[in-house]
Amino acid sequence: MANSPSSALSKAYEPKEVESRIYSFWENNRLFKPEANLNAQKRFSLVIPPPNVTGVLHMGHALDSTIQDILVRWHRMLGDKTLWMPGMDHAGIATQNVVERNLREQGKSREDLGREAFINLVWEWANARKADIAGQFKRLGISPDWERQRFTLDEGLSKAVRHAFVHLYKKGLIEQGTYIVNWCPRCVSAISDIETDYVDEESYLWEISYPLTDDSGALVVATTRPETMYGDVAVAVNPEDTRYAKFIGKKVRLPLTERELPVIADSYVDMTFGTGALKITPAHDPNDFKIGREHGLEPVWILDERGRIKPEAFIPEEIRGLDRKEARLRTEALLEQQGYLVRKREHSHRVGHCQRCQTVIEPLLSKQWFVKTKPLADRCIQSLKAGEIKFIPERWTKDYLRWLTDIQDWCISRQLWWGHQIPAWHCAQCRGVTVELEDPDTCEHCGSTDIQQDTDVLDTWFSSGLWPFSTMGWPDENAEDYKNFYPTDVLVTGFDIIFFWVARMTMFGLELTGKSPFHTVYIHGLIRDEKGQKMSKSKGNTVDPVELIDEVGCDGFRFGLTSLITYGGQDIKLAKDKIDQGRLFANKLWNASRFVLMNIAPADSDGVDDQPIDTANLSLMDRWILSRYNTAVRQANQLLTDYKFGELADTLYEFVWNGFCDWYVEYAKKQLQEPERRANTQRILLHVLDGILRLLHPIMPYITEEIFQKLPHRKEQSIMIARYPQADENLIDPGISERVDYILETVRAIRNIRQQYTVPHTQPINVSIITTEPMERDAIVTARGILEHFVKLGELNVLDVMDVQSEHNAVNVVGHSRIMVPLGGLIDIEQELERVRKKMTVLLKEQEQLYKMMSNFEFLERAPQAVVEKNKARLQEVNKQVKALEEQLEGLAR
RNA sequence: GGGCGCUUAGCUCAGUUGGUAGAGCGUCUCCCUUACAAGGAGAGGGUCGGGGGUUCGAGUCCCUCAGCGCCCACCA
Repeated sequence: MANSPSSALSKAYEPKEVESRIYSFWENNRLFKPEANLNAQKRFSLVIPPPNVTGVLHMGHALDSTIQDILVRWHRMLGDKTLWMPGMDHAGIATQNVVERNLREQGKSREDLGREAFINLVWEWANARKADIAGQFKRLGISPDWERQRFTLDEGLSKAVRHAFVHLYKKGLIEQGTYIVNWCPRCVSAISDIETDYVDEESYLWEISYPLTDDSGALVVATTRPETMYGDVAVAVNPEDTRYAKFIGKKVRLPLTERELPVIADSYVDMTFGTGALKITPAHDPNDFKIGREHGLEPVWILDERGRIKPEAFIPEEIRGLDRKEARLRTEALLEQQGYLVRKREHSHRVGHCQRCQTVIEPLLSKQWFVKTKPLADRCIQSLKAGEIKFIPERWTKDYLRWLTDIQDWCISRQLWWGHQIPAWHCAQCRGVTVELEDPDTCEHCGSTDIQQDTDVLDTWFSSGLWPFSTMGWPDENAEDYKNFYPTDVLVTGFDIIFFWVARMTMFGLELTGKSPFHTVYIHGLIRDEKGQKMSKSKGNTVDPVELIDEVGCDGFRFGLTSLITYGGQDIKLAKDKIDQGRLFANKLWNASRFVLMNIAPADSDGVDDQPIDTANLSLMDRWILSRYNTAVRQANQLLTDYKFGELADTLYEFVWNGFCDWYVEYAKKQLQEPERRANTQRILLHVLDGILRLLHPIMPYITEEIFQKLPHRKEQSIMIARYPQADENLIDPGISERVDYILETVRAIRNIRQQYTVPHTQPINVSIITTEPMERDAIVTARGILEHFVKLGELNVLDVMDVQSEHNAVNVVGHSRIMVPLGGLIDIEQELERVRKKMTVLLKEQEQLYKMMSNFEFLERAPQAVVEKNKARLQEVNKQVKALEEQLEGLAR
């Protein structure tokens, strides 16, 4: 074969080679920048949910990013000035944990290094990770403006954090206070309520006897954590509880110690639970803390920050210094030995675990910084009710609202080193706190220079909460990006971080910028494995999207993934089938494009010209494909507007494969041979292919770019900045569709008979079509060429009525027509009887239903006219079909 | 204890103003026809979890039962 012209496509699509080449092309030409769209009127912006630097790319990111990329590429093609802001999150606890673990393997601790050296080490590690993660993201083919990439701990964002903290502090919305927090003894830090995962665990309920000091008996308390008893400061009973009324005001002795505790009354105590007597441990239990405070009881700390029993003198010597788990066992043993343990019974309850390291958390009374969330949340609720923010799917609104309504104060201090150090200075002289935008030298209360910055850092989510505007240059309200792109349009994320992140962003956004940071929150489902299990590293069922991409190509992967998305935001079971379907679709697109390019090749002396399609000279099939194409265009735009990505994939798949490839491309083979049709057919092929590439580009960026660049007459440098097709309504012609669809149905009916009777497809087949329907008669006459192209026809007769009754016909019905194929001796009477009877059964059932409907007065009365008409027409059709089959059966039976 | 989601063809799932069920894969039959065998053509396959209700009409709305899954909640 001669050398291929330069525009020809290679025999097979090579994803790997194309992907790396095209991505470089995009980056080198800076096409991800919003400035790539000059003269844009409208704008569109969104921020990527910043992945943790600790993470590796997983399927969730792939889904999340693909959805965003579809929106971004679509808007860019609509001509909007489009910004997708990328970046990553420093992930305080998670990152520190990883680096500390690495240190531990070398036998070192962070304390060995000291704060500064340790932080430097974490930076080093984080920077390496950032590069890795960006590299993985690029493999997804996504198009954020990498030149703008941000990090939650970079200079600009740190400035934003500082501003936010100072603002909230001065407004009284941040406070330092002593409260019970969830304490992780392994991370040695407080964590927030939502960072605590509760797990049902089988444990015990211990009943312990506390003797009254006046020897009048004993109170038996029930507890799930006997080791905390040393921190008891009282025993509480319900004031209504007649069993214990007489003990109120008396004292009990805390077993194993010499301490005496008051018996108090509090209605919080549930008389029906346990023994109805509750030990009060304010320093180590949230409810006890509240009760203790109300009764003016001083808390007693007995657990240290690593979850060990403190070496307090009143605690039995053998217990001191023990880990809480060990302490529980030894305490139980001691209680039993000394006769205080009344009963130990099985009891299952919920135990809090640290989300980052799964360690059992201890409620611990300590001094922490809090955001008073109530006023912030109220503002979010108002904003929601004012319609300033909308969730898709809508049902998540309820969760968001409920959480905001029942919101608890947010503990934002963490006893870590990696993160934004809290910008508060404590005075050693007057104990006052100084919080300013600039680092202070002196205490603002007493002027002392003996001040020290708080050693805690902020919860990671504090900085993530500022993300949509901190990345845009806030607090500088004149920053270009802030002016141009804030507020953003849409936020795309999973439901698991609605509370962690979405709500924090709206709280901060409304408070600090006065605006909701986005108007739409698109919540997608979780990606699960083939069995429907949540993917997790511990289960070992994670799928690496990059590996899948290596296997099937990025476009196939993205298309498959997109087709799995549902509007209801259902969790997605990762089906390899669907991913493969995407791969096959890419292949189909590639080959269809090859066909088109081969047949319009410039090397061909009469290759496609650059004239517009001659709409005055269109064949039926031309008009049909243009109608279908424009219908698909209309649907695609609508589906994108409605965030219906799965349907978008299905719609385009159907059009490209079953519309364009199966019928038009096949028919074009004929038209290309016809001198008077050739040029226009080439133009139409090119036009529709070009449109298909554009329509698919948001989902399949690489292959569409690769083919696009081979198209003749293209004006744009890249498909990325080519216009997304808009429907030409004039070319949508239902009448043409109806006629051609009828012909294609007829093609199928004839093929069906050919297959049934195994007539070789090389053998011409004679067909008689009996119909009185004008549209059908007309279609057969005018579209005879179509029929002939798709089935090897012999004689074709179009008749008003049956002229002969022949038992040697095979029959099928289409619309009002009966399609008869005389088969002479070939026909197997029994087989044909069987086949026709089967069709009859189905038809009769439908006929009965339709008759029922038509004889139902109320249906005719109340159903919409269009529905009545539609069914009426269908009944007529069915009647004709039934009649045709009846006659056929008679003929066969003769 | 509240709240939410799911139950549709052998498998995985679509199906939002209620109009009489679809796709992919798999299965069966035929075909290497010059874009594609990673393909083409044809076929079979479902009383839409059970029950009840509203309606001319329900996979779609309401109630109820069953199974599965998730989220939230301070009962020691």
